[in-house]
Amino acid sequence: MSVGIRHDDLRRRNRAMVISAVRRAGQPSRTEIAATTGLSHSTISAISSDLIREGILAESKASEPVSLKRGRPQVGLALNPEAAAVLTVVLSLNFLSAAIIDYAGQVVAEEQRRLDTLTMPRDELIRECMAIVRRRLDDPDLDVRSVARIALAIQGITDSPARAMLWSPITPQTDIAFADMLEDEFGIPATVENDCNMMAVALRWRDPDRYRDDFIAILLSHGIGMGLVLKGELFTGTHSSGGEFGHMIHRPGGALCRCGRRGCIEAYAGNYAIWRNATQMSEDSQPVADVSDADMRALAVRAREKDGPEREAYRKAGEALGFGLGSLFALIDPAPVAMVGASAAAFDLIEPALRKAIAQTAGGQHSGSISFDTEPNELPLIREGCAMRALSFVDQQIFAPGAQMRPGVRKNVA
Amino acid sequence: MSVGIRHDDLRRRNRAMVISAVRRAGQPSRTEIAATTGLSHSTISAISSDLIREGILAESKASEPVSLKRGRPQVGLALNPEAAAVLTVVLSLNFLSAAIIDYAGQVVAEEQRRLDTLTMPRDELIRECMAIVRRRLDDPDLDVRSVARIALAIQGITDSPARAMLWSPITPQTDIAFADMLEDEFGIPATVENDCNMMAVALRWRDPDRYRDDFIAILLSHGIGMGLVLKGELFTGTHSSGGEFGHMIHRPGGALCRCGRRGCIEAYAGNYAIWRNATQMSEDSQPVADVSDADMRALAVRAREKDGPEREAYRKAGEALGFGLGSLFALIDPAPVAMVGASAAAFDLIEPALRKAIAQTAGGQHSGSISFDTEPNELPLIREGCAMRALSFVDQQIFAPGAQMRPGVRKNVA
DNA sequence: CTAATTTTTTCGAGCCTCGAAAAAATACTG
DNA sequence: CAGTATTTTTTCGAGGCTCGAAAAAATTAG
Repeated sequence: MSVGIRHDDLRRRNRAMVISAVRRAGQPSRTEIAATTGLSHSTISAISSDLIREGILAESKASEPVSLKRGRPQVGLALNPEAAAVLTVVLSLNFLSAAIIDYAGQVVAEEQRRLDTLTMPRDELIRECMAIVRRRLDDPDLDVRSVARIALAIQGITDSPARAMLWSPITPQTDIAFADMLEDEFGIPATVENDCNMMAVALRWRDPDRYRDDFIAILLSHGIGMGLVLKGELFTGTHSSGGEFGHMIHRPGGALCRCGRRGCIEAYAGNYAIWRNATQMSEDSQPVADVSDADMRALAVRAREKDGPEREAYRKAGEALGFGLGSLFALIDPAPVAMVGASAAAFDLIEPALRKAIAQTAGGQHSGSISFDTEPNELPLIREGCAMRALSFVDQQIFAPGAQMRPGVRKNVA
Repeated sequence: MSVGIRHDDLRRRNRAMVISAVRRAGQPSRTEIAATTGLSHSTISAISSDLIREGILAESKASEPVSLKRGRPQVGLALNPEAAAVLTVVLSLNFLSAAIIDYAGQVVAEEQRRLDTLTMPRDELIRECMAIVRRRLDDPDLDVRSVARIALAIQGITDSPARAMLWSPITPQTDIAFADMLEDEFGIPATVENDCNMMAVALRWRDPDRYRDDFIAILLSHGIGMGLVLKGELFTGTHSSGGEFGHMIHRPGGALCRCGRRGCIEAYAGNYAIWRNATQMSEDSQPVADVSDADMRALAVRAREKDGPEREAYRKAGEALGFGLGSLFALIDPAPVAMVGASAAAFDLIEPALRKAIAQTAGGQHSGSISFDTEPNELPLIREGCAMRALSFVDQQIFAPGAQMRPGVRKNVA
């Protein structure tokens, strides 16, 4: 059963709508907001004057781009940077970073740190994360009270309510309830997000024309990850962050994967798999723990130079990715794809076999029209995604509070 | 941009909520509706008295199950069967059926017909569909004006707005815009639905406890189809009905599929594939056009009797389905599965290999807890799903009309 | 400086939902 | 069998929200 709409929900939802319109459009005038939301001018006027009085929005007098039209000039509304702040934490292989972002989305402060996540004991890993958050919050320039949300992104599987890391390739530890820990320690609401999901979120903010309602972000790295947006919403599994594209089965009983199973896409397309094939090791051999970006770049150079095991390794990676995408397209129909991560720089080596494989699948009818974009640097993307996710939470849950959905809200399938 | 909520949407949505509560619960009292929707008694009272005055609901005096409690007895609200009617059409291999369903969901009239869909020319196929609809609408007992919606379900791929059949295994014809044709011919709004999606819809109405927010319905028939419900909503592709589980790739370059490609799950688990393997034909040989249910039953009997090619064929089917489900579970997390269709009766032969395969995949961690249900008869399920889908449309769009969503409504991904 | 134009605010009307109280309908009680 | 308790349903006034129309504000064109 869907829950009925109470009268007080109305204002709450329309407030959220106005905030979100401002966040998306930058500096829209009240008139523009009325147009995009479909609400009347009077309503927008009332809501925005509330929001300005509360210090959430501000009239932007700064940049007046002299409206060439005659008539009263539109006055842009902008997010007030001081209305709140959020903190993002990105935890990836041997690397931890944190940043404070103001309400308008600008990075205020940042810190990066190398650490040996693979060997680090559980307590120390947690302690490092807590410590970097504490250092950012202790920044004397920062009004701690304004930090309204923490978003921690991590490679690996998180649970569906975004409370905990369930499993991660960057550490042998499992089931770390980061969200609870952060909330207990700092009293600030927190979520734990999957890195690839955050990449997808960021891509949508960066290029809403290309990445609109349906698209796929694939992380080509030591492992293979995916962030999936369908019908304008981030797709997650029913229990976990889901979208474990890298562990769809490419060849039943095939190459040994880092996850211990056989034949996963990752066991052909992850850096370790490309490395394993390029060095002509057996597909049954244990994946190496890490391949440096420099080694992978050297591999790509050799693969471009001459036909040999290196080129063949990339071909196999492309084939695995292609058949995987083909299966995915069978389920969700073809959609734009972004290839993210260091190995996206070698996408020229991967693409031919990938396209050839897709052409042999149900998605193949449109294989020509499927477009791939590459973005070698995943970390900024992940941080941006975290920031937008945390800010959207503030927009909707803190600055437009009220009747929250109860548990057990069900939709009507028919 | 999501669109703002207008004041008049409020009543519309809450009306829809009340109708849907009655449809789901059968004969709920006003008090029960207030509880499930979270709306106040006064609001429910006002809305339901409107609905009764408009002839959409009726107070059910018939079955008074003498409320053992003291106090004023609850009076149940029920859908008024005469408020409207819908027409369902199910087109499957060599078979066409149509039914009139009253607003309360009861079948009023029904007609079934055999026809040779595989060889029938395009015009004749369309003519047959139109004719069966016309005959049902011409029924003198029926008030034609009350037929508010037509839902046509067909095996194969339909487009995402449910207007046309794009491709179907039951006919060589493609791209038939049934919805437009029906609307032009009869002036009644119509949709074209994928058969497996309707199965999923029906399962949810039949057993909402088991098939609640996330589940999978798989049709084991000549081909392999899937209906998928995720987060309480029917999952469709971005352009088509999507969910082409049968054409996910099981073995790259493997057995020849009916679709002309190689290695699809269907090329191992469809009836024709089981038949091909059981009769020890090459995996490269052309799929047969049809295998009778009797032949398949005989095959299952032989497979149960002794180990041999028949049993091996079922084992291969189970393996393909298992690896496919494993890949699917990697994307969406494990969920309850319903196996529907004639071959579901042979699920005992399929299950062992299927479970063994799932155990080798990412979903395998929970392979023991994944439960399978079987339902050998798909046709009633498809018709029920069509009926519920059409009725829900009437509930929401006709009896709770008003500000419809505009195109271009976007949600906030972050 | 005045008129035209466009944006934004103000104000009253019309709905909608809600809570409280009243009305209705039954079971219990002596 | 009448009166009381109990539960459901309706009624009614209050408070809020959005809307349209009109007014106010701010600018350009002439």
